[in-house]
Amino acid sequence: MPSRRAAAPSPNDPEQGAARAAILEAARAEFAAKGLAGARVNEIAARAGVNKQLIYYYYGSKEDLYRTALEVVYSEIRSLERDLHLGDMAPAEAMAALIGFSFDYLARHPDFIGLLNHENAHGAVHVRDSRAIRETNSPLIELIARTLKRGIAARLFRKGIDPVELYVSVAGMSYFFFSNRLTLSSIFGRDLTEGRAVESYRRHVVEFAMAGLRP
Amino acid sequence: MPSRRAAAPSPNDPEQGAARAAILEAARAEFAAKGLAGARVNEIAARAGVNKQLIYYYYGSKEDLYRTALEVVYSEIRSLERDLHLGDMAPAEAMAALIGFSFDYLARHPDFIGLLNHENAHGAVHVRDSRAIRETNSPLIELIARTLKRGIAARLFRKGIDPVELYVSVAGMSYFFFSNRLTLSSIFGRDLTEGRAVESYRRHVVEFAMAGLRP
Amino acid sequence: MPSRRAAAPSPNDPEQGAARAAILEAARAEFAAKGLAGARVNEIAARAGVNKQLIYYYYGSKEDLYRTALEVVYSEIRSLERDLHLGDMAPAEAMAALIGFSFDYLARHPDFIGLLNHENAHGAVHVRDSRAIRETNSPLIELIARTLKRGIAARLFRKGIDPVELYVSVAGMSYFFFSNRLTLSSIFGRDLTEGRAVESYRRHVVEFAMAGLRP
Amino acid sequence: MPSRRAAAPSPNDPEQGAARAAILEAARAEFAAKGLAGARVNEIAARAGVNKQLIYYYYGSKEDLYRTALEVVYSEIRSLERDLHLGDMAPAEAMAALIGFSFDYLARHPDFIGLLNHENAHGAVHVRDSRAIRETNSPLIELIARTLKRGIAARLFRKGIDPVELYVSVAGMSYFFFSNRLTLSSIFGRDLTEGRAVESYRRHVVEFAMAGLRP
DNA sequence: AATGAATGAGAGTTCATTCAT
DNA sequence: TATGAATGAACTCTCATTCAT
Repeated sequence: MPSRRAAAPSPNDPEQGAARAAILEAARAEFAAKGLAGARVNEIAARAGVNKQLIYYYYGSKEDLYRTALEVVYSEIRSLERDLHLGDMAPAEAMAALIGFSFDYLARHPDFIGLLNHENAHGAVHVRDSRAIRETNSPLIELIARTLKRGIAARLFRKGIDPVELYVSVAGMSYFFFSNRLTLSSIFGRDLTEGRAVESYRRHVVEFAMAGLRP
Repeated sequence: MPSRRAAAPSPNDPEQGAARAAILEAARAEFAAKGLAGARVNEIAARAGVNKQLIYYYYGSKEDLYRTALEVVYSEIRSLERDLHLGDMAPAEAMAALIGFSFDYLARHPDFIGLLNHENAHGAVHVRDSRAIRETNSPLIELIARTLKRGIAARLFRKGIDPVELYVSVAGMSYFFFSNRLTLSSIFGRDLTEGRAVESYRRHVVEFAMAGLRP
Repeated sequence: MPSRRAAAPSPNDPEQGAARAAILEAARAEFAAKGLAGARVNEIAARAGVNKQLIYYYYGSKEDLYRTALEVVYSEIRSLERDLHLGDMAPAEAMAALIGFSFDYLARHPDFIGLLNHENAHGAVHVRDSRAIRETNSPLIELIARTLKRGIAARLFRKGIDPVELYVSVAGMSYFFFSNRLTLSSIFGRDLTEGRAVESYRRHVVEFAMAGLRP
Repeated sequence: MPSRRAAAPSPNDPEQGAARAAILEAARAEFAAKGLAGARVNEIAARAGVNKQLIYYYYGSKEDLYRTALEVVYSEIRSLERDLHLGDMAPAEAMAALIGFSFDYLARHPDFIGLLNHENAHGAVHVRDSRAIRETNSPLIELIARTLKRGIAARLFRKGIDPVELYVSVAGMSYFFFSNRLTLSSIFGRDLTEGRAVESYRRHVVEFAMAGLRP
C-alpha cells in the first residue's frame, strides 16, 4: 500500500503515477461539483478511467482523497499568488493587478469555489485539520499590506483600511459573482454566465474597489 | 371555501397544523446545513418531532420539501426588502442602509447562505423551476437604481455604475464574509466569527462601498 | 425505529414481532456456524425469510444482532439451570444430574458451542460488555457448591475441591466432545457423531466424574 | 537433488528461505486468532514482513497456506507425543505425566486451540482431506491403552475404561479451560488467565482425573 | 525471489420511499 | 392525521487474487 508515499516517480517512466494523477483530477471535479458526501467514488473512477478499487489502493478512503484534492487546490493557488511579483509595480497598478488576479483565478478555476463552499458548509474541518493547508501561509495578506502602505505613502490610498478586511471584501465581490451567478441570473432575468457579462463585471469590480481605496 | 381541499394545503396557511410548520422549519435548517442530497429525511422528522411518514403525507417528497423551504426563504427576504422604505431617506443614507441591510440579513439568517450555496452548486434548477421564486421579482434592483439616480443628481455618486453589478459586488462583500469565514479564519489565523470581527467588518463594508460610489 | 423498545406486542395480534423473532432465530444459527465476521447478513435475511434491511431496522447492526443472539442464548441456559431443582435430590443423585445436564444441553444445542467458541476466539468482548449476560449471574456455581458440601457431609465426596474448577472440568469433558468431535473422529478413525458413541461417552463422563469425587 | 524444482518446495525443508518460514509462522498466528475466513492475507504478509504476493508465490492460495499451517501444528504435537517415553515410568506416574502433558501443551500453544476450533466449526474438512494429518496416526491412544492396561494389572486403575473416551475427557478438561477461559472469567467474575489460577487448575485436573481412574 | 499495480466479487450499511392500518 | 413495518436501490469499502515486471 503506497498510500503515504510522497510520490517518487522513477525518472525513466513518464507513465508512472498516471492513474494516481487521473484519480486526483477527477476527484477535484467531482468533489467541487457535489461535495464530499454527494460525490460518488464510482463516478470518480469512471471519470479517471480506472478501476474503482484503485482509488482505495492509492488514497485509502473517499475522505482522504477529498483532503488531498483540497490540499492540491490550495497549494496551486498559493503557488500562483507567489508568482504575482507586485513589488515591482507602482502601488495603484499593483493593487489593480491583485484585484484582477482574484477575479481571473475564480473565472478559470470553478472547482475552487465548489470545494470551498462545501468545506465551509461542513465546518471547514478538513482545512483546519490539514497541516499542509494551514502551514502554507498565504503570502497574499503580506502583499496587500505592503501595497496598501506604499499607496498610502504615495497619497493614493486612504489610511485605516485593514488588509484582511480589504482582502475579504475584494475577494468577496468576485467570489459571489461566480459562486452565485446561477441564482442571480434567474432572479434578475439576466444571464451572468456569458462572456460579456463577465468582462463587464470584472471592470466594475476593479473600478469599484480602486475607487473605494481613494483618500 | 378551501375546506374541502383533499391534500396539498398551501404552505403559508396560518390555519395549518403545527406539525406542518415544524417540518418546514426543521427542513430549512437541515437543507441549509447539508444540502438537498446530504439532508436526511429521518433527521428532519426527528428535529420536527414527527413521524417520518408525515413528511411524505404533507410534502410528497424530499425534493418538494426542499423546494418549499427555498420558496419560503426567498419570500421572507423579499418581504423584508419591501419594508425598507428607502425612498424616504436621503440618497447617501438610503444607500448605506441598503448595504447594511445586505450585511445584517446574512448575519441573522445563516440558513439563507446554506440554501443558496447548494442551489448554485446544483445548477439552481429549483430556483429556475419555481414560479413562486421567479415571479416574486426582487424590488431591490429597482430600489438601487432609483437611489443611484438620486445620488448622481445630488452629485454624491459617480455615473456609469450598473445597478445589478453594484448589487452583486455589495452583496458579495457580505456574503463571502459569512459564507467563507470558517476557512478564512483558519487560513488567516484570525477568528472572523466573534462579535467584534463581525462589527468591524460591517463598518468596513459600508465605508468601502460608499467610498467606491463617490464621483 | 423501534430498536430499543422492549417488546410490547399487542395481545390481539399473534403475528406481532414474527419477523423480529425469525431474524433472531436465523441469526443464532448463522452466527453459531460462522461467527460474527463469517456470518452473512444476506444469509440471515434469507433464512428468516425477510428483507435484509429489516434486520437493520430492528437490530441496528450486525454486531448488535450478534450481541442480542448471545444474550438470548445465555438467558435460555440460565433459565434451564434454574429449573434443575437439585436441592430436592440426594447429593450423589444431584451431582450426577448436574453432570448429565451439562452434557445433554450441549447435545441438544449445538448453537451454544459455536457462539461460545467465536466469542472466546475474539476476546469475549461481547460477553464482557453485555450487562444482561454479566448480571444474570449463573446459579450453577452456587448449586455445585451446595451439593458438594452436602456430599462431603455425607462422606460421599472428597474435601478440597473448588466448585468453579469442578464445574470447568466437568463442563469441559462434555464441551470438548461436542466441540471437537469432527477432528477427533477424523484422527481416531472412529465416528463420534453417531448416537451410540454419544450415549457411551455420556455414561463415561458421568462415571468418570463421579469417581473423581469419591473420598 | 531437489534443486531444479520449479515451485512447491516442501514446507519442512530446512534449506528453505527465511521468508517462507516467516509466512508460515505469521499464518499460524493469524489463522489461530481469526480462522480461515477471518484471517487477512494482508495481515499475514505484514506480520511476516514480506510482500503479499510472495504468499501466493510460495503457497498458492490462502486455503493452501491454512492447510499447511494446520499440518505443521499437528506434526509438531505428534512429535512431542512421541517423545513422552511413558513406557519407562510406573503406571500412575505415566498417567499423571500424560494428563499433565495435555495441559501443558495447550498452556504453551494457544494457536493450537484457535486452529482446532475453527477447523471443527467448519466441518473439519481440512483435517479430513489432509493425508499428512490423517496418516501421521497419533501414538497417544496406544500409549494410553498400554498405560491403562499396566495400571489395571497393578490394581491401580479401574477396568472398563475406553482409552479414546478417557483421552477425550482428560483432554477436554484442559482444552475447555484454555479455550473458554475468557467467557468463564467474565461470568464467574474470577480471572482464569492469571498464573496462579492456571497452576491451581492444573493440579485439580491431574488429581481429579487420577481419582476418576481408581478402582 | 520479489514487488507494485490493478481488479471483480461481494460485504455491511444507508436512505428515500411505499405499504397497510 | 398519524404511524410502524417493510423494501429496493445504491453506496463505501474490503479482500483474495492476478498481472506484469
